[in-house]
Amino acid sequence: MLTLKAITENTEEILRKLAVKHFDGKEIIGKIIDLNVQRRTSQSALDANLATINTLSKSIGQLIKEGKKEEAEALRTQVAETKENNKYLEASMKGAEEEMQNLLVLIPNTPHESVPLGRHAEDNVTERTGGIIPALSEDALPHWDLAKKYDLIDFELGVKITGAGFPVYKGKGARLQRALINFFLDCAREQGYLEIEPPYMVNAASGYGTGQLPDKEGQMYHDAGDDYYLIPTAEVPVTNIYRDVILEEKELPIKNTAYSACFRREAGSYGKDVRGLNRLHQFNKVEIVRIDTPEHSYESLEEMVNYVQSLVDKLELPWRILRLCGGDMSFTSALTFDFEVFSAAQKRWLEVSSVSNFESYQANRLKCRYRDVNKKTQLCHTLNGSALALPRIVAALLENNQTAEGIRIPKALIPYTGFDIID
RNA sequence: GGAGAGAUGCUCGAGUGGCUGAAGAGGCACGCCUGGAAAGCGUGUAAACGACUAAAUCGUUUCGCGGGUUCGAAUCCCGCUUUCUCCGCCA
Repeated sequence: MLTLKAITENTEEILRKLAVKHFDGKEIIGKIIDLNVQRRTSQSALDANLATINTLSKSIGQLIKEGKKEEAEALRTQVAETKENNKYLEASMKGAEEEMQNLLVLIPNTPHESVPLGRHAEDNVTERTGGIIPALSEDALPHWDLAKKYDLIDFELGVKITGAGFPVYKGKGARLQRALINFFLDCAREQGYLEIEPPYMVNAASGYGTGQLPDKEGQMYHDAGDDYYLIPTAEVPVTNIYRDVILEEKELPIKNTAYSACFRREAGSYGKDVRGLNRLHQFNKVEIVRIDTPEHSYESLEEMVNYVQSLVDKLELPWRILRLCGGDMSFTSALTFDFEVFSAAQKRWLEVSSVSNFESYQANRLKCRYRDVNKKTQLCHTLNGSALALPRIVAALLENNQTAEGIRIPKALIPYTGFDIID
């Protein structure tokens, strides 16, 4: 969430920036500012009362020691009176605080200056493109047919075991998953990312930390028995490593990578767009996470984008990078680049990665701070990106590389798969 | 799952109702000493919120978390979380 300081000190600027995300914050920010005043006045009064009580209490102890019982008794009543008033002040302070907090989480992050104006996906700006879109024959098959033909992925079997959106990978299909995961992790490690294997379930505090809760509750699977959530991405457990942590500036930037299975309910999405591997309830993904100083975070973002580009290049897939417009960006992001690869049989672009700088928005909720050279604690900037999500990569690989002899495996991947063709 | 014992600052560790935001030790930082280092000496070493902004200063809160008792709680009581030991179960 945004910091109170920013909201109260740069109100106009914040409002202007929020408008780029088509968010009208005037009313809500007005309320927050009012509540903040209420909170502060209540606290000042309460603090003064508590200070009085503390002093009186010390005197009482002293008087009792000296045997002055009546005087002590008098002070005791005085304390009791002061405390009556405290109940009200405390309620006012806590009430304002809580209400303010509830409003604060409703405000999205402010977009970076470079975010293009626009409402929809069509308004996103293509940064650059690469790779070659293959010319497939007329009878080229979409990946769900290829998966069946070579017995790589069984969607119906997943339905039997669990439900729609939980595919079963088999044979070379399963090995391809394992190969891609290892390939992505190795590449990340070579770039200096520390490999993490996180829990796949998180508690509510972690969900709040990265912003899945309270608003996106319905998108996560929830175990009511223990009140745990299945992670929608490794970003959640990995970023929460740094919740309530004060780092030293020399530790930054922190670079972590993690593979995890990801679970998403995505209720109510059916039809052609979600066919096959296009959208799943469970899928594999390797994530990269960075924690950085505000001064360096955009440099980090660029580095991450270049890194993800190197991955799709190695996989020999046609790609494009989009700079998301204000209307298409996520709630928490300040600047996002989406990677799409072209799936040549479906003849459509598929999103395979989203690389974002959240600036201090997540860090403020997480209380992830660092001590700068002047020993002042400041909020870190957090960034993350998929590197990469597997299903749509697999869709594009299968479709784009289909030949009469079988499906060709890109060179960089062969050491990981142990085979160079699926036939 | 059952029984017992713990949880104190960066770390270890003292502390059973007021003089304890917290002894002592270690670590770390800075300074002195040194040709340089070690040793030694000295100083410092939490966060959040508030008091007009920053610095300084002051106030409040925080000894796992949440409640309670009391004029006053690290210290007493209750609930929860978590760690260790033993038993049970188990990949």
